[in-house]
Amino acid sequence: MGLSGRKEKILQAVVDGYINSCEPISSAEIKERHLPALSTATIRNELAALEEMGYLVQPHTSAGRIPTAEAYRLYVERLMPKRKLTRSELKTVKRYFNRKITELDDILKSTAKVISEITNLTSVAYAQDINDAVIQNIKIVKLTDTTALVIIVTSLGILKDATLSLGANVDDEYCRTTGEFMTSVLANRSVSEVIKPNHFIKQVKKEYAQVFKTVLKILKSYSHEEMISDIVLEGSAKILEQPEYANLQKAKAMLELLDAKEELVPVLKNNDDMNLSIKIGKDNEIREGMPECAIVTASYSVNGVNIGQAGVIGPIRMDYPKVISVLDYIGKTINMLPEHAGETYAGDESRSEDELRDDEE
Amino acid sequence: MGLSGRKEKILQAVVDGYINSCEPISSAEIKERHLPALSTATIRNELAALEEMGYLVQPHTSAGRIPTAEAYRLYVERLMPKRKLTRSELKTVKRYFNRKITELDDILKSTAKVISEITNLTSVAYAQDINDAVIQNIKIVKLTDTTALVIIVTSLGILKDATLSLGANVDDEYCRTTGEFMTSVLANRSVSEVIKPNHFIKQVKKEYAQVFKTVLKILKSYSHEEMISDIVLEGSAKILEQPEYANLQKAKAMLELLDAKEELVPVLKNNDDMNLSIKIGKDNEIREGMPECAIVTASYSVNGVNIGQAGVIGPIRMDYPKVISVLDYIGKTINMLPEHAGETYAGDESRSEDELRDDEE
DNA sequence: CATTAGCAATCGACACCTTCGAGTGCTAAT
DNA sequence: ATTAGCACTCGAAGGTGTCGATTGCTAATG
Repeated sequence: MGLSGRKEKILQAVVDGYINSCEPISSAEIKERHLPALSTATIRNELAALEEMGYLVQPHTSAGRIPTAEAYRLYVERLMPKRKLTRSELKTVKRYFNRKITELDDILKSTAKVISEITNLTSVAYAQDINDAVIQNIKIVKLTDTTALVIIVTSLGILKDATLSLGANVDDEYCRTTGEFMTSVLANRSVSEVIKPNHFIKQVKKEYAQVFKTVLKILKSYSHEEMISDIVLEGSAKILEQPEYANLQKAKAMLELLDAKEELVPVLKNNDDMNLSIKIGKDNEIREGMPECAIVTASYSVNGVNIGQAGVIGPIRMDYPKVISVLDYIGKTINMLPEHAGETYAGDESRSEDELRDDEE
Repeated sequence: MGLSGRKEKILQAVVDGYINSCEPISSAEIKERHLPALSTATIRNELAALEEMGYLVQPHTSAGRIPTAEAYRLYVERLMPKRKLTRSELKTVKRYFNRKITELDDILKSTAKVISEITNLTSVAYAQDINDAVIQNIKIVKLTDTTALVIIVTSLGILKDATLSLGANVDDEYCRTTGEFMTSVLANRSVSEVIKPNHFIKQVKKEYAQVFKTVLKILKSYSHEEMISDIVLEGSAKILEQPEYANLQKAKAMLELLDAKEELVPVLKNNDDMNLSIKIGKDNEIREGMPECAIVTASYSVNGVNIGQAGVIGPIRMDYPKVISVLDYIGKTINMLPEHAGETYAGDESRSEDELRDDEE
């Protein structure tokens, strides 16, 4: 059932006002700032109707109205005004991304930092799950007498090296051929495909079986483990600036959640194909006794490859127009980054391309 | 000037009591629990004397005494009772370190987690500065047509790979010989020695000069940059459990400090050679307006190599005996870890040693 | 001369009360 | 349908009074 134009206007006024002040909005306030033509009594009647419909509540009889989670949902969907970033906000974003960005990790950190700085909220960023990555190349490098390094190049960048022990009778040559063999079998397949049990095991000569198993184990550990290190939080302290967490109990509950970042993964995750995800209130009941919150995240990609999600976590009463415009602009900025991060060591400024070329002077 | 035995006893009673209750200690309390032979009036006289000497203060006239920072310093130095870990605390430590520990990072995380869990304080761990590491081996591996990976093995473990771009006319062989050459020049030297400007530049054939410069740049970036990722904080939310930060203002100041972990580095750092460092009150005035706090850290090493520091950050009123015994025991535990972390991928349980050996069935 | 009992003085915590004003819902008039 | 008017509700803020914990001081004591 739709709302009359006037009801919409009034509801928007309440949400807007409450986002700004975090205080119940009275009929007089709405009259002054939005609808001077109407009397407060009329507005009160409409407010009562909106309350009846479940969009507003009163903290107590003699107070103004505050929006329900339902009202916020409607707000972000239809009522919300559009907003552009101010010049100084744009400048802030540029400042962060003009720095040398060398690895995927750096993008995560910069993104989280800039989001937190502009929105004044706690921000969270996390790297795309490795499952969707496509294996491109596998190398095994002998490092010391007893250890070797496994390097797995994927479409999402280099898989963090994992080292393994080795027996005495292994030489560089063996490592090289083993790597080549592994590449020939696994290249151009996704991680999720490769780690299916017993999928490839028949094709593998006995000679390579052991190391093959180890590499699969490594891949599995990367795809299954909660990859804590790939979740970046910034500005946890900012949660305390929000009046809704002024209560120590609630503040603590939120901070404990942020401490246990892994628990955020499921919430961030089920957003894979959506560009923008807004979860309000009970959508994110991550743990018991948790105070209400809202989580807004966006998907980011470079060169068409999805690299992860980033967004904010804060009170339901957050400045959605601002948050959304920030996330949107950052998405565009990341997309324009000069090179795929995670593959290039940028040296300082210039001619890193030449650095390994034979010097022909 | 020394304290009489009785004054010492009373001061210890105040500090002990205040650590437990976070409430001013009255003369009656001391009489009951520690000195039933004396009257409260006598104890009051002694308390007044201790206050005169700067060890105690009264929040208001009709309240008990609380210790000053000076009193805590004396306490940890001379008065503090020794304490051993309880069985369940020992169990907790073992539980954490029995898990698979694969990399230096994992040690940091486990250490921080277990410290925080047992002490109920915010804990911090950070990896030893790379400057003291000794270079052992350098490998360059071509990954894709245009990128290569630089791997630097040091005494502190593998330096996180850094990638570089390369020109078209570079092949595997060139990478291999370059790596061998770099190793021959740089092996057995410390990072801090190697990155001194122009130290090696004469020895390097023109042929290798470019890549040489790049590798040095990588090393420099690891030694100079604030290595944020190598500071691990656990249990930030626990700071709120401490009554001294019940005030939102103070809580926020502390959390902001924890958010900006880099700023902790200097405080953690100037502790290099001491095994245990206890900094109370104004010792850690890291930033302005910061509420008072205490930082207790210990140095940790594996196989005689110093790998970093770990400890707790909390209110001046913290349970020093407990914290110190925890840090001490963890130091012993880490030292007994089966293998140098950061060099071994532990696979699952057993015969990882065999995994790269030729299968001779 | 150190120690102690006794007592008045101090001061925060807490509970209770009053006042004030913001804001509503309802009713009757337009 | 809208509005003016009014009684009503309720939290916030501030004031008051009581209670109890604890001290410092003084004078007595061994």
